[in-house]
Amino acid sequence: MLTLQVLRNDRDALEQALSKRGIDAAPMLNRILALDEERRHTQKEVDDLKAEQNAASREIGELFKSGKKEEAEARRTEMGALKEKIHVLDEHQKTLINQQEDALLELPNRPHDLVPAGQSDADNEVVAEEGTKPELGEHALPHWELADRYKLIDFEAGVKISGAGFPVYRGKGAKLQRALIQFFLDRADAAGYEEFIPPHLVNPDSGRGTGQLPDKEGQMYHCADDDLYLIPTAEVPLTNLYRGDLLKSEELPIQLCGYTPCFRREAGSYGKDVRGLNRLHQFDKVEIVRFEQPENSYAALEGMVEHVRGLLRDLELPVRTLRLCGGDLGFTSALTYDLEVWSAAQERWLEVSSVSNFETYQANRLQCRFRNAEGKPELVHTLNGSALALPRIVAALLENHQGPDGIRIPAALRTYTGFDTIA
RNA sequence: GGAGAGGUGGCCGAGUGGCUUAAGGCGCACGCUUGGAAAGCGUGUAUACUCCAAAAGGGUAUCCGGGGUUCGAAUCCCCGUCUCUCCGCCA
Repeated sequence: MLTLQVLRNDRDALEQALSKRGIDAAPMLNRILALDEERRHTQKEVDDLKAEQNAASREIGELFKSGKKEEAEARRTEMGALKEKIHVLDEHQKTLINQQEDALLELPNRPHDLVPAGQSDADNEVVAEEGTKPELGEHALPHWELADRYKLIDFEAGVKISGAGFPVYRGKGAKLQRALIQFFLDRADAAGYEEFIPPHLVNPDSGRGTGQLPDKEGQMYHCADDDLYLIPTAEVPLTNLYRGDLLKSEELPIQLCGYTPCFRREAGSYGKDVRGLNRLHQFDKVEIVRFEQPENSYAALEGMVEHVRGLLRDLELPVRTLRLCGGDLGFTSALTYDLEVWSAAQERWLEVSSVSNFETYQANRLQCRFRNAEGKPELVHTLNGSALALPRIVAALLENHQGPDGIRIPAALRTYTGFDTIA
């Protein structure tokens, strides 16, 4: 959620920046600012009346104490009208605050200057590409056929147990999952990210803290009896660890990582996008999260992207880095880099990581602040990135490293898998 | 799931309707003192919103959250929530 301060001080620049998302924010901005003005006016009024009430109550107390009963009673009966006025204005102010809050929640984050204008993923900017696409020849198989041939994943068993999008990993397929998780966690640890194992179900406050609620309510599984949400990413519990906190500046940066399964309803998805491992309701991911001083957050973002690229390099997968355009940028993000790996049999790029700087957008919802050099509380910047999401990595590993004698495990992963080929 | 006890500032803790502008202590910061330190003494020590061109300085709110009673609530009442203790169930 954007701060009111930004709206008040920087309205025109904000409108300009938001236009990169392809939205006309002017009506919303005007509405919020009008509500703000009315709210402040109402507050002044109600605060003055309350001051009057407080003073009068003190006087009445004094009168009772000094035995001037009649005078006190007289003052007391006068207070009724004042009370009623305060009550009415209080209610009005509450309504205004709620309307303002609701409107602010509908406003997405302000895109960074680097964000290119654009409508869809076709307008994303490729900022780097590395690695060579393998030549597989005639007999190359897509990962879902490889998974079946080598008995790595049983999609049909998953359908029986749960439904489409819930794969069952078995044998070397299961071991490969565990190896990748361990590999990613070790590398995050080496890069200074402290490991956490958070809850996989979170309350609505946490959903709101990172912005999943109310924006993406329909994408999360919800346990209605207990009002808990299955996490769509470890970002939610990890970032909420610091909800409501006032940090000391020397505590920053805070670097966290965690492995969790992720649950997504993916309502409305269909076709080749959901074939095999391309899109699932449950998948595994290691997430990295940072809390930063504002002046460091963009350097931190670059560092996170480099960290993820390093993982993909060691998995010997061709990778390209995209800077998302305004139309494709997530609601809460100011700048996002997507990392994609080449899926050699499907002959398409698959998104495996999304690394974002949210600036103060999440921190404002979370009320996560630090004491700046002047000793004043100031909102931190939050960042996170997948490092990494497993399913599409597995898809690319199987497809790109397939050969006549089976699937080759990249050297960096062999100590984790305990085997060097799947045959 | 049942019964009971609780939730007060960064921390501990007093506080049963106005004498609370939340006592007292600890911690922290600054000053005095000192050759230097400690001790001692003194001063200060929240957050949000808001008024004022700004600074200085005001106002309002906040004692887990929400609602209520009252001229006036940390204090009384109701609802919620969390923690602890006991019982039950249980990997």
